[in-house]
Amino acid sequence: MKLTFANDLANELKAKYNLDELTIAPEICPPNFAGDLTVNCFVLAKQLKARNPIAVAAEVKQFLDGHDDVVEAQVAKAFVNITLKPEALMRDTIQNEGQILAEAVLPKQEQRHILIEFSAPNTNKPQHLGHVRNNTIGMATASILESAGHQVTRINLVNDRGIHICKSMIAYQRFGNNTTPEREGKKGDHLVGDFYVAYDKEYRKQLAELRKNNPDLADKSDDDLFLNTEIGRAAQDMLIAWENNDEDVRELWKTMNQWVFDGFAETYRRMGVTFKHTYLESETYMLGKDIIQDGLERGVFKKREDGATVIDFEDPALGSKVVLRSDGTSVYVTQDIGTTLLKQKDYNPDQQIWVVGDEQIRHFKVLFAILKALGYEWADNLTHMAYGMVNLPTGKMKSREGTVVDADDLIDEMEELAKQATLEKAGDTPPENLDERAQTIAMAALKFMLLKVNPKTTIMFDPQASIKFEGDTGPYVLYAYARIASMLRKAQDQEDEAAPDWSALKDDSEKKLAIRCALYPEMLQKSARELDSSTLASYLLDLAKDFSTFYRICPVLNAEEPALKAARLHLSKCVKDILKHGLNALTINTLESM
RNA sequence: GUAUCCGUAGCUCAGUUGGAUAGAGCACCUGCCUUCGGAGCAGGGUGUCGGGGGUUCGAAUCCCUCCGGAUAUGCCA
Repeated sequence: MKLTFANDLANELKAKYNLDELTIAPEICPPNFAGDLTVNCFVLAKQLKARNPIAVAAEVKQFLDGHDDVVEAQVAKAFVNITLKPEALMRDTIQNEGQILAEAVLPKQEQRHILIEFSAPNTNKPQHLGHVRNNTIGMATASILESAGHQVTRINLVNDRGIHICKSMIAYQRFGNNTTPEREGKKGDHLVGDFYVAYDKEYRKQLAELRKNNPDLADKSDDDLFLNTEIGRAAQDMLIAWENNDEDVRELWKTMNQWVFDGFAETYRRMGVTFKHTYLESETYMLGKDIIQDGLERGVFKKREDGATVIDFEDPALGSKVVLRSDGTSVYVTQDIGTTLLKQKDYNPDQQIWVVGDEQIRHFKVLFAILKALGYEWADNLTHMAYGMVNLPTGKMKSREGTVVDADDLIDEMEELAKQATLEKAGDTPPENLDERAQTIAMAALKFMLLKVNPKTTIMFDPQASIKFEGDTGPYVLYAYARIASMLRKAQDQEDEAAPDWSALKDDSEKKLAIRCALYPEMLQKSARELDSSTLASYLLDLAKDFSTFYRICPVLNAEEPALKAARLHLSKCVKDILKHGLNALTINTLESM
């Protein structure tokens, strides 16, 4: 917010206290105090290295009392509450059309190229609510960064190989009767997921039998006994056959993976998820080994007595990490070293971001530390955006146990609810494009629910409570937008043009709304800087609420004077533009009417 | 065991580089559709900010400690 009085005050104090730098960032005045804006002199006194904040407040008041823009400056403790002339407040906030959105973009020299990787699904099962959170956060973060002025490259890395895929394949061979998604009338990812569950069921059965026949194995974990079961060995054998390019195995793998990819494409389409490029793990999993070899020669890694290649960190918190098994094969982190280098080579970004669950915090610390030890100067610009899990009232989601909220089902359900709600509100005449509207509203509700919470927070999703269209929701913000759109449409038909009278916007609700609008650039920037969509989402809710309050108190189309009407229309238009910009930054589409 | 994160209203969550009387939404209650869209607005009650100690003019926020929870601590991914 560029407020003239704050700038003048800063210059005055800089001269008086002989300072080069001084930032005065007035806040919205709390409701219980009279004023538009507040200067906090506790904070100011620290910058001035002044002992007494109360005395600074008196100084501030004295200066502001003589300022042209100020109607009144009241001191309360070390706070100075300021009432501005409406015309001054509007001049500094909303008067210049387009200025706020222009200021939301970072200056050129601070713009960077950021590569963001997210989604990263496995191809053995359909996506669930956890993936929905990942996809939503990934897309929104990318979009927020772009809206703030950065160049962003969206990347997916699909785990299309490995033991889990073999499990689905084994189950398909045994129980599938050569069926297909077409024959079952089912999305391919769901069909493959069914076989993953079928595999687990058979595995449990064999485990139980094994334990019954061998009481001495009782203290072994399920994982320990994997290769002791027939079906476990079968999956393992299939993985080896896959690695040896066995023709039949590869053929089945291709077929089933394609089913899953087709299913994912549909889910992504509905969510509006897109990528510049999708890496396939089957094509990258062998990367990284040569770098380990190179690092071994340079002494970054060493051979341990047991034959494993390891890195010993100086930081005891990181300890020691195996990077190649004693048989010379790669581990997870080795592949990630390879793909990180690949992405760096392919796109040469200033920063790489991974949207990956917080359970992998340590993994990424180790990965980044290894890359740093290898001497890559860009290793300092790698960010693990760790987001929290989604839990259900019944506990954690587990695909194998079928205790998941399926992504497609959830979206279906949301759209149905949105449709019902739309019909209910519409009254006698059902709106055109009902399905399209319902889709937009449904996705707004779903995405906003996920984005208004700080990504780091572990969240609880209650399917019974489902998703609301009232209160602090996406549809609430959409509704405020649609009301403004409706109002502006009507205004176009009325031809009583007048120059806006800014001095007439005297009501607290008008001033507060204008200030809120002017806060947008810093809110968007904060959201981008902190990789936190909730900052922006909360702001948009506040803006929509402030508009609703203003809308009740201040007639716009029916304003007493044409000049007042013009000013209020301008203010409303400003709110509309910001809502659209902000919602789009959250990857939420707007509706001109709903 | 150790490390990291978390514990705020009945519920879901904001607020945490220390600042005014700790905020929203849901739920519950009361009003408001013959004036711009009631998916809305206005009002009502709710708190040992997990407990205890410390630093400070000032602590939900920083430090210590205890309690409770999650995650990690693989030659799994």
